[in-house]
Amino acid sequence: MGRELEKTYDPKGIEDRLYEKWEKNGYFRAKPDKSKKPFTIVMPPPNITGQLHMGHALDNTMQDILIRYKRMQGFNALWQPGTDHAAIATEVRVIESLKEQGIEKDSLGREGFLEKCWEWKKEYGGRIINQLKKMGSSADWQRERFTMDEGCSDAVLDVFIQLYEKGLIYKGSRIINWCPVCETSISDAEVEHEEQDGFFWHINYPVAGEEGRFVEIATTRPETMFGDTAVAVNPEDERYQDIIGKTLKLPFTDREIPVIADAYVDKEFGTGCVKITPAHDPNDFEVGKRHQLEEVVVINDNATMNENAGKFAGMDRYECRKALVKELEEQGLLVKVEPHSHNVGTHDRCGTTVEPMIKQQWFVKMDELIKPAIEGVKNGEVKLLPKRMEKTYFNWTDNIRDWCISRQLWWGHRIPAYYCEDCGEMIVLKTAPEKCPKCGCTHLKQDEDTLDTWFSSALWPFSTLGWPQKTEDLDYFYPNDVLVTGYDIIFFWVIRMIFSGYEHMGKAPFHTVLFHGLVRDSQGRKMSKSLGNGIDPLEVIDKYGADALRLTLITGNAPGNDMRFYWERVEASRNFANKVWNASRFIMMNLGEEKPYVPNDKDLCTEDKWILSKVNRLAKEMTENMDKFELGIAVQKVYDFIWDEFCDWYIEMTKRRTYHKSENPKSANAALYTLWEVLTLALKMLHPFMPFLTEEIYCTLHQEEETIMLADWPAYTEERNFPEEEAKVERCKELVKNVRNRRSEMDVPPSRKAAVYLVSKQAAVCEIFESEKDMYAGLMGAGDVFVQADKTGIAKDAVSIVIPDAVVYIPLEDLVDMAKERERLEKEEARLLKELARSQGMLNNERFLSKAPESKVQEEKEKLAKYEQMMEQVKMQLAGLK
RNA sequence: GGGAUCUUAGCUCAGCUGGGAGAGCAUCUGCCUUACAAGCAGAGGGUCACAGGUUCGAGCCCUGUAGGUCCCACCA
Repeated sequence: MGRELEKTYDPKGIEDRLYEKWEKNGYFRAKPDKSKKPFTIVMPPPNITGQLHMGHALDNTMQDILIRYKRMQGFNALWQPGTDHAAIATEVRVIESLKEQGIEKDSLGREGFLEKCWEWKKEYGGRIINQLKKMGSSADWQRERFTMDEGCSDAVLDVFIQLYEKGLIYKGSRIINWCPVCETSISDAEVEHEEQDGFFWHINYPVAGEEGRFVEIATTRPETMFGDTAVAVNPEDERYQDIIGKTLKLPFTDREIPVIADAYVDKEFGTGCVKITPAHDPNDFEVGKRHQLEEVVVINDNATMNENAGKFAGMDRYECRKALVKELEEQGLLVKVEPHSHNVGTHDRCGTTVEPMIKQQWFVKMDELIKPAIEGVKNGEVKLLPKRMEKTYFNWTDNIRDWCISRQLWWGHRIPAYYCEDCGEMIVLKTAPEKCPKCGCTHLKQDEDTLDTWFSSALWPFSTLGWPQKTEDLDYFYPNDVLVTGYDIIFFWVIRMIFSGYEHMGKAPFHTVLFHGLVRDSQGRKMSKSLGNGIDPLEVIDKYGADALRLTLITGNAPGNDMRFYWERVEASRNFANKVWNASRFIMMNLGEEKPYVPNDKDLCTEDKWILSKVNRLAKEMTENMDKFELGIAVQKVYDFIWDEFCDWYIEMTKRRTYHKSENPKSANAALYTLWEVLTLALKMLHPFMPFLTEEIYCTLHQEEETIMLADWPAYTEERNFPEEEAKVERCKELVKNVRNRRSEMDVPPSRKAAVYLVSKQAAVCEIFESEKDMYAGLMGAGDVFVQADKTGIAKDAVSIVIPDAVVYIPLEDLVDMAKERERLEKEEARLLKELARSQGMLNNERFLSKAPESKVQEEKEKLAKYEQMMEQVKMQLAGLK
């Protein structure tokens, strides 16, 4: 098989074929090996209900880039994948699908329902994994885990027991956030606050025993009044001193409630009188505790009113509100209604307004657990990138509250607590006890609740490696190195992993957290199902290939910043893929079936050394930026190198040599060798970003190689640093650009190969231009090139261009407009004048001379000399025109 | 209410520790030059939001102002 490539790069077919090869050959596998250093990333487990979206695409691309990079550097790179059971999302999904079949969840019973969940998981849980593979993700799929698999579940139980025994998990009756649609408690982190327009209802509560006297309270949730057990005023409020201690008649009930004084009340806000509903408001709950108030629950789990609401019982909370307000109005107790916008807590999964409720729930005591997690970030054991994320982190940790971990769901890890139905004893044990240790009976019942999904994901960095077993994997791959995730789950997940790592492993789970932002639509809006503005990564892959998508997501993006998605950008990425493809195709066409041999140093041309020097420095800069996690900068560098330096300059420079191989076989070989070598290095550096494209080309170019994935990452070497050759080529590039520019401005047709005369008094400069003719002459579109020390033989009205250390003349008599020439020279003169003024200004400034670093001063002096010399030339040219 | 962040070319964004403003796309002008028209060559376009300050020197550091975005927060 020869080295042939199609005319355009078509990722279809290639990607699937290569991915299959990689997986089959086990390139993604990572096993403990003491002779190699590990590098570990644990994949944020996507929900089994999930479908690949741009967020996953970005997240996984970044991880894959880091993993591939480290793997090439010789690390034993483990990318640990898996999926999350996503309690609420899955339960809701399964309930829905059951409903479609006319089945109610409850009719199945707990066991039956769980069976359905597992079936669902079996059918759909792997979907997103297959989609991640389409991205080119090189995770070790054979290690795929699931938060509810045996090992992870074991870890969850172990942690629960450990924390319970240390007194860090407790069961308590507290006010929690209740979602009436999902009918479960949720943690504070799962509540989203949104500003909503509502009303402020002012209601009169009659003072008991004082006919005609009222206390006016203001509330946004009148329906909770059935749960009022007091009205509070500020103890300093003069207006209400005389009623503190009196009782009020609670409308619609026969209850009387006291007026209490509590500093929590703001005198300035509302009427200064607050109804206190301890069972349905977190603040009131606290007030209630301080004043030993009764807690009257008035709302059911499904947000209907309970029997305490009297005749409103059975109504939905909002229906009740409406009806209640109407009746208050009829009874003359409604003083006024004011529009009022306020913050309402909603459930982040379903958007339902949460209802604060008092419930028996399980909590994790946070104040002690969080300490090492705070310390670890403070002292740099865990770095958050970008650093500003630390503020967000500390904002949460400093105000940490106990974590409500119990959920009234069936799908999840069931809480390992058992209750004796005879004596009421609670036993917390990993496996169900046979009999009650207190009374000896066997009537034991397990707690009905399951754990918050994040309880298991918090353990992900070590549960996936086998903990609580002492495994070789755990010993070798823990702690992980980097965590890559969106800043939106810093509270849910990142913090909880960090304190769990410290608590259970004694070490932070990773040393670096690399945050990325959101992928937004072209108008900057969040991509969402409801807006219908989401772009399916699979569609992008289908149209442009995974590499184009990956490049698009990484280019021009700094850590932690949001980005916008444009199809045009994908197109640009696809174009780059095609560029690389065609450059490679060209090189292979020139190589034929042969492999170039390593040339002698003397056979290498200036431009060969120049590009070798450039690619050598690229390796250094790429490595530096990869190590700083500046993936956007890194990829920009390899992109620019390949397109600008390599394709637009170097390949063009070599054409003369490779087309006429027989003229100078050694030089031709040197060019081919350099092309081959530089392309190889560039492909390696591009590989983490565009794995498919680079693999396909690499394996065609190097038929003896199996894969680029395990090739060595290029390293900087002093042997390939050629500053002199670089300077020479840069000088020639300047020359070429000037000539091209001039010809273009004068509309010289490309077909016209005018001669070019280079005049310089400096022998060294002449020497360069003379010896490098072959390199640059073709690029200028010029005919013969003459290098000389004076103007001998140059037509008087030739066009001139002043460049540093030389003047270029092009005889284009028929096209020359003398007036325009003068204008051009005057413009150049003006430009130089400005440059001279700037440069002289700086060098005349003594403070600059004394305070600026020596190198800067020297640099400026050189510039000045250059401009002075050029100015002189321009003046001479002008004089010649007159 | 607290905090973060952004404001750079027509659009979307880079610009690392302060030392002469960049890319992609779009626009304009030439080119089917034997790898690539998904391309090549060239061009135009920016008081780096505003006002102060520090500095020999500020897009970059400090303070303030205006506008946008986001996060957190128990004012009923």
